[in-house]
Amino acid sequence: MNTAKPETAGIEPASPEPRPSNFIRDIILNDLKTNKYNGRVQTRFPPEPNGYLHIGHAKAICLDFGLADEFGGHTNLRFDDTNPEKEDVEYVDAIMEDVKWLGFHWDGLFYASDYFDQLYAWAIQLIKAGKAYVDDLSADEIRKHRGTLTEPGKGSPYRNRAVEENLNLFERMKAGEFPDGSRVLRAKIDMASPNLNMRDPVMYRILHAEHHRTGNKWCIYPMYDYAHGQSDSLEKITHSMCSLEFADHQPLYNWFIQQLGIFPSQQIEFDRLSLTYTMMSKRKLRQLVEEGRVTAWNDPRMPTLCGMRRRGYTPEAIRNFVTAAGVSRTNGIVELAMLEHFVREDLNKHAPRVMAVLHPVKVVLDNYPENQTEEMDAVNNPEDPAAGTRKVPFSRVLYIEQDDFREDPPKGYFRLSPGREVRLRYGYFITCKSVVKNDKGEVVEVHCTYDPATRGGNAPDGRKVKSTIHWVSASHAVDAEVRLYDNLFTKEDPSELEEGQDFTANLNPNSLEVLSHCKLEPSLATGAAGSRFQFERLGYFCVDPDSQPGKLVFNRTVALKDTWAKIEKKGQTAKG
RNA sequence: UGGGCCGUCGACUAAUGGUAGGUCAAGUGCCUUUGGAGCACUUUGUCUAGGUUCGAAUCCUAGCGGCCCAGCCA
Repeated sequence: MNTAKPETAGIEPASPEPRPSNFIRDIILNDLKTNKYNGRVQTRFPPEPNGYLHIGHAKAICLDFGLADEFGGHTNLRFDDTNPEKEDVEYVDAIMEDVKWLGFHWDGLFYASDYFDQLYAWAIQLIKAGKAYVDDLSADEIRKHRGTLTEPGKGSPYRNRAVEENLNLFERMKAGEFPDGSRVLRAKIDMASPNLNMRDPVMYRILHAEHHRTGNKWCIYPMYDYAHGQSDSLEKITHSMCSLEFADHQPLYNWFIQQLGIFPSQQIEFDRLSLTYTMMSKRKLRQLVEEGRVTAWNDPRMPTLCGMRRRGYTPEAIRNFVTAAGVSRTNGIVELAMLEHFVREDLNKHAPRVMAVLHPVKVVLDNYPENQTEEMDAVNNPEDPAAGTRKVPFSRVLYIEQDDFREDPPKGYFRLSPGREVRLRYGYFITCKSVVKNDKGEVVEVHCTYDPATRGGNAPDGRKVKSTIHWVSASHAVDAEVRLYDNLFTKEDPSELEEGQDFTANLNPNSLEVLSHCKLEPSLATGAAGSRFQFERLGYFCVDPDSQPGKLVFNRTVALKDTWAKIEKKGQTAKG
């Protein structure tokens, strides 16, 4: 990235830790060995600023920046801004923020629009060489002349215009003499090519649109194919990674570079990242936002980087996931469970533990003195001794999780039930003596006795207890709203549709569940937006930006693995 | 249907003509003041058919299956 590493620049990987081999690294290794680019590795990440970055882009980012970094190379951030009708500064700012958040730093910051003058000069050069011409055909006529997958195309009647006429017309296109769509500049290649991209592709179209960077300087804009390879070449990109659907464009990418005789960047295609229960199309994500199916681009259910950030995912987790998922040329779908694994793995190491009750039910310790409060010592993170301990207030009336009490416990259920003794984490052993129910027969209070000899959670007589449950002192608890998220889609592949349906039919109606009046230990009363915690036995949660002092809002990032839920589910399916 | 790309455990991915391995998931056990975490173990795979070779996931041929391309989008 920014700093060259002389001691590692060269063939040896910059990092000693083993990374999974992949075919792109092999190509780079080989290019280094043959000295194809004098030992240079220069990559670029080229987003179009027409939307927000998602986890699929994270894969490209990790590849572009990660591979260059590994070999002491450099990476540019280049905005592919050749279509002013769809692009906006709002997106360039968001993209830069997301790249930085993911943990990467670009060397050069460029825009394809920086090269508009050079691209124009090169177009003139191609016209003069008889390799490009102005076509007066309409878009519709061009499509008809292009032929089909099985039939060759036909040449435009304007294909053999004189160089002088082409020059004149192209200059007047630039000068704004013609309306949108009236003419284009085309490369003269081969109308019979089996690769449709080579059937005289359009290089420039007329677009009287204001560009977010060049303003009204231009009314003709280069197409992707005419801009991308030359942009790479100008930046001396050695390895230009892009997704598989551009493989058919590679002959054209190379054609422009060869005709112009400029630095030969090489394009390498890899497979996009797909995730189960997730939709990665920018167009469809935009639709979800615009139709209000989610609250915004950064809705925590979105696969966008800003959504995942708000959800509490860490950059480290995303990077580890992307690396583990690997890169190849096959079209596969990675299981969401794998992403969640890496999120848990990172949060387990770093998130402070805390106690919170999401579905509270009252526990009254009948033999505990009224108005007494004790401060119990609690470990902040068993994975990290340096995280220290904290004090948690304990008193006669507590909240525990509804799930942690069963009046009629099923087989294998170890938690509280009438007559049973359990441990309150960092508290005391308690034994359930009776319950109080409301008119509807629901348990509203569980009455227990505590054993004063078990303070802190250990019995001096050595007796064991099958279960430890979490709790919050009722009089000390702070209230919070907690937002639980589930998959945005109900199908592994959301594009799998019945007749006449559109993808929104696969939206999960229960992807968001909002809980109010959850009870949190008081240490949570203050916490900056983005702060991440493990709510013991429940999952990882973070403070949402909507949170305010006195009006706390938490997001569930991901639940903890729940062995009991699995056992219980298996029992149910076994029954019927 | 022309062209391009691709087929390895349930998922993802290694093995670069020489022991089919790793991660996730699933399962079993151990451990545990989180039914968390951790640890140990286990199950499951080279699309098919031919060929080359002492030896093929790998090379060749033919099938079969999947993805991409007919924007003045990227």
